[in-house]
Amino acid sequence: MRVSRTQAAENRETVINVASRLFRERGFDGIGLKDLMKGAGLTQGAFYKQFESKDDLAAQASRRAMESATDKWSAATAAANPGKPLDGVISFYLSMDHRAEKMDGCPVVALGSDAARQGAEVKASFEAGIREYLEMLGSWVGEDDSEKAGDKAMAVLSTMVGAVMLSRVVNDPDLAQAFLDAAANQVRETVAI
Amino acid sequence: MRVSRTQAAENRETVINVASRLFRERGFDGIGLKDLMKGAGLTQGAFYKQFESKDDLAAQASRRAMESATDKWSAATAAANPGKPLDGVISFYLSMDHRAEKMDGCPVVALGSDAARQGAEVKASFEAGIREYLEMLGSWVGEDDSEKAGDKAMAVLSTMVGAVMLSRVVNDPDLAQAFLDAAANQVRETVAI
DNA sequence: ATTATCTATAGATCTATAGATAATGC
DNA sequence: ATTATCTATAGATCTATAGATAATGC
Repeated sequence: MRVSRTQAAENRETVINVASRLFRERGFDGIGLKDLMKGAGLTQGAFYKQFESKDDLAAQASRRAMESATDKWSAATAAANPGKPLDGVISFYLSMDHRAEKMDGCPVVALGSDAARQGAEVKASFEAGIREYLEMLGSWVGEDDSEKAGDKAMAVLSTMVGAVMLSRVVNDPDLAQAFLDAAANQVRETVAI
Repeated sequence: MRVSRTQAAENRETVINVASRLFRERGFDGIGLKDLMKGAGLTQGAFYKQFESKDDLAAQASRRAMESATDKWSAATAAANPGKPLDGVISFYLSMDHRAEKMDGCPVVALGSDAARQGAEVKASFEAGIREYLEMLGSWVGEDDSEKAGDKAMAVLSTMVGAVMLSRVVNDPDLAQAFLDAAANQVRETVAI
């Protein structure tokens, strides 16, 4: 029954990865430890040798989810039209695909309301990821003054997060699309100014 | 034990009002029917004569919460500097007080991530409230072209929702304040253009 | 006679722990 | 000898239902 240390470490990583996806899909309270561990091919009993508590896993999974999100931004930028790094991000972030894909999408949108009710560890995970977002955006907004760049980055991130959130809580797909389009235009204008 | 029809109707309203606040504070999954009914001075057993299911209450409470939010916007506008109706809304919506007051704050921020996982009835409640927000914003953004006004309204609402959401998921109060300030400036610029 | 609310409970599920097991690591 | 994982379970809580009660409404 016992596995090697490296296998145990791999198992831990798998649990965190699975949780980072399932929490985004169902919320921290929407999935139990039994199903989370099952998703990693283990049983519930193995959980507490790996994590202190469900809250502990929530913090680890939130960090992992944010890392995965910022990695996606980096990749999208690298693949985008050179000189227009933000366009690559806009085209997937403000899309109907992103609206539909909670599990692989931005954790701030998928879990933001839940995270606001969690403890400082979960919020620290989100804060670290958000600072990553801001750093990237700040370098793309085309401002010499770094304070102004930071302000623009925060405004742009707010607009993007809010638009996807709003697109998800309405039934009407046309309204959802309109939020995403309006946000994309707003963001492009802000960066261009 | 039995009460009059009018009393029963009042009880139902009380349950919806209590739920609209407690759901915002703890999430749909974060509070049980027992505590919800207790908040209205009743016991759990009385619940199912008033509502079909917890999901049913979630839809009713979401609608009530959105109505209360749009009422607040109307009141803030009426009290604001004439000619600058949006300023009244900005000053309370994009504030640290709003960040701290989940129970009485905007339902989209407090429950948006949760609502995205709910059924069509809950989303319909949110959609109705969001259309109210948009109608007000559309009349304030100072655009002759009504399509452009609608786009601006959606961008402004996205920015406001996103900023409060982001301010709540970070621990650092300075960063939270910066999100709110950056959003306020962005919104004022968008309206002025 | 009807019914809004109460107490009580069924049945499921949740987090966390206990003890057994079998393979690792020394 | 240690320990990662397993099965089993404690104890709490959750939604929903059943049956009793007492006041309303006809």
